[in-house]
Order: sequence, then structure tokens, then C-alpha cells
Amino acid sequence: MSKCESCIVREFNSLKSLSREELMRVSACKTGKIFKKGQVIFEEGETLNGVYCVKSGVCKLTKLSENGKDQVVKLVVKGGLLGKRSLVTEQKTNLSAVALNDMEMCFIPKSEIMDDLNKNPKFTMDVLKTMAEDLKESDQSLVSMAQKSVKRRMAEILMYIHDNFGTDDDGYLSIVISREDYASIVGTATESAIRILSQFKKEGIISTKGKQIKIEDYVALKWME
Amino acid sequence: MSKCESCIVREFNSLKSLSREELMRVSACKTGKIFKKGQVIFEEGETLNGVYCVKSGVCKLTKLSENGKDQVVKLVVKGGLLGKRSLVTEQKTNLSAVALNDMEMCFIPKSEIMDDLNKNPKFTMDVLKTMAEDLKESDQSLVSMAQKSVKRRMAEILMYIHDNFGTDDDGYLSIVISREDYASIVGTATESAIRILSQFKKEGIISTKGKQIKIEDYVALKWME
DNA sequence: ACTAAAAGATGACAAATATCATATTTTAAT
DNA sequence: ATTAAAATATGATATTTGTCATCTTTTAGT
Repeated sequence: MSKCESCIVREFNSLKSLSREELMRVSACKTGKIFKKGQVIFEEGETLNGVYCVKSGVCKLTKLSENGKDQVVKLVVKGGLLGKRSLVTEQKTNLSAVALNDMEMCFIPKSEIMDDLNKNPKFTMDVLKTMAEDLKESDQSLVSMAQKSVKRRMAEILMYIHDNFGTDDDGYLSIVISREDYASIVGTATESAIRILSQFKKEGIISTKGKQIKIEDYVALKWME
Repeated sequence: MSKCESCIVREFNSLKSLSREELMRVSACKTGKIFKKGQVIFEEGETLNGVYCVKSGVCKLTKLSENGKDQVVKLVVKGGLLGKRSLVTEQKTNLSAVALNDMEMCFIPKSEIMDDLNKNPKFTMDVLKTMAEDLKESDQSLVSMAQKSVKRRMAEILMYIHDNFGTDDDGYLSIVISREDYASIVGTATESAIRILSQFKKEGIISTKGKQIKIEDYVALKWME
């Protein structure tokens, strides 16, 4: 297993603010974990005793609603840190994490990283900034949910995935998820999600190959009422 | 104007983590501000050059949606700190703040408090914890918006206000806001908000006196489908 | 106290979305 | 390669919510 000091993923998250010495200490105690597609990384209400650093793959953070449906709150890819909030507040996690495809992760025990959080102000500030950014995003999503149509939200998530996670060589969105997941992200019934994607396809705004989606007309998504 | 060191409000927010010396320094440079009901404290996109500490009154934090409607993201009362996120990220504010009734606030310039944020780990950790809590709440709201009916959300906001901000001696919710604001909180049309509150009234779940609302049957709200 | 303006209330109708049923296609396991 | 299970697709219909119009009540300013 590679060392944190030389791990490129770290550049994408708060761990970049740790000193060389701190990183070596973290590296020494971290453990590598592999999760298969569909596997649960942790579940709402669990006590986490560390954080996960995503090396490859994608996972969804979800929260169970009282109606029994899961709502996707955030998608996390390479560089993401899972369990930050629980680490900071020392509460049980309020979200579940499920792998959307095969994932490689590093697990860093709480005991080790907690010290850094308390003693390295640069690290703390960086975690704080990330959290502030998460909050901004969450508020933004809240407004979308409250004020925009399902169609508009679907257009936005397609653009979001396109802009943040990119496409493969053929132009297909590099994150491939089920219609059910799309429904769970935009907060609608699976049938409605399917219907809207079908409609986009008919209108030539997207095209599909199996579960893969390619955006054919980004501008149409952008200007969709 | 009273001094921060002896201000009771501070106990409710992160300022409690400042040392006596730091507090005195903050106290020396803070300015008192009064806002009248309806007055804008700051607007989305503004550069804030400090944070506001709420001494009395209530304000709403809102975000403008593309459809032209404001969405209330959070209600802030005594002890709340406005502008935390902007302080941390050094970005323009992503929310607007509007007084819902007459408010007394203290304004603390960024220059002064920024130092503490960088140098007092206890303070930084406290701000971080508050932010983590805000994030949890925001995610929670997101799920409500996405998965629950307008009626259910209305029931929840009534309970939320009851539980978090309390009632006056006659049992009326101590926060008094317009139906339009209720609509903007639950993310619906004003008419729908009015209709639902009327329905609650008919069913004896709430009673009203002018704009004041009293919860008559908390359990009914709790179990509302 | 009077009056204009704002807020609240309600009906009628339109639009968006959910639900249920069922058919088809794709995926994954043997 | 075959087949069962899962995912996708689509129609019919019900439910929820939004919009527009109009009326009544409350609030705030002179």
C-alpha cells in the first residue's frame, strides 16, 4: 500500500495541510479498504471511529426519510473525506455511505487524526473551509429542492455530474448510476426520473448507451425552464 | 453599550471559547447595530467585513432562487452569529439576512476576529462544530424538502419553532411571522401555506390570534402523515 | 378614528408529480 | 448460452400543489 506522503489523492483534501511528520504518522496507522459496488461503507446512526479517504470510485451519502425512501445528499469521489462531520462533532454519523461502483479507500483511525485536528491550526482551518463549502452546497441544494421543478433539478444534476466529475473519452458521464439513484438525488419517484430522462432523449438533449448517459445539448439543459 | 465579557448572549455561541483578553479586544472594536422589522442586514453576494452577533430579535437567512422566490434557509435568534461562513471562506456571502422583527446586534469587524480564528484553536474548533451542526441541519432540511409533503413540512416547522424558540406566557409561538414567510420556509406558494394553516385551524390542531399561532395538538402535528 | 395598503382567506381550475399496472429490455448468475 | 431477476419504459389515473381571481380582515400611517 502506498504512503500518504506520496499519495496524490491527498492534494484534493484537507490532508494536504498536514506536515510531513504528521502525514507519516497518519500513513503508519491507516488501513486500505476495498468496497464493491453497492456495498455499505457505513450506515446512518453508526459510530464512526475514523475517516475514509477516497482513492478511487464513487459513493453516495444518503439519509433515510420517514417515508422510507433514501435521499442522496452528496456524491463523493476521489479525494473526498467521509466522516468529517462525525469526527468534528463526536456524534454518530447522520448519513449513510454506499459505494456506487468499486472503490478503494484508506481508513484513518479517529485517535490518530483527532490530535492533528486539535493541534494543527492549518489543518483545522482547512477542515473548517471544506465544511463551510459543504454547507454552501447543501443550502444551494435545499433551494433547488424547494423551488425548482423535477425536470429542472434533473437538468441540474446532469450538468453537475458533467462539470464536477467529467466524461470518458466518448463523452459519456464518467459517473454511471441507476435511474433509481437519479430519482433519489433529485427527490422524485423512480418512474418520474425515468420519464424525464426518456423525454430528454427524445428531444435529443441526451443520448444513452445502457446506463451510460451523454449530454448532447448542454445549452438546452442550462436554459431549461 | 455593554461589554462582551459580561454579555450573556456570548454563552450561546462560539465567542464563549475566547479568552478574557481576546473578549476585551473584541469588545473594544465591536459596534452596536439596531435593525427594524423587515430591514435587510446584508444581501446575497455582498462582501461582509465582519460577523453579527444577535442580542435580541429574529432574522431569516434566505437565498434567491432562479424563479425569483426567496427560500428561507435558517432562522436565527439570540446568540446566533451571522456571517460565519463568509468569515471562514473569505468569500462573498451566499445568503441574505432580513430582520423579522426589531433586532439588536453587535457587529464585530473581520480584522479583529480573524486573528482569533487563526490563533485560538479552541475558538476555531468551536466554530467548526457549529458549522458541522449547521450542515447536519441543512442536510436534514434537504431531505424534508425532497421527500415530504407540504403539509408535513408545515407541521415540522411549527414543531421546530415551538421546540427551539419556545412560546410566550399564553402558549403562542414566540416567533411571529407572516404566512408568506411560512411559505418561503416550507418551500411552497403563499396560498398553499395559508390553506394548510387554515386547515390545521379547522381541525383544532392550532389556533390563531392575529398573526400569532398556538399549537393546540402537538401530537397531531407529530403524527401527521 | 379613518383609510389605504398589506395580509389573509377561499374558490375554481391548471399543471406537476405520484402511484399503480404492465410490458420490455438489460444485467448478472448459473 | 440460458434464464431469472433487476432495471427501464410507458400508459392510465389519482393526488398534490400552483396559479389566478376575488373577497375579507388586519395592520399601519396620518
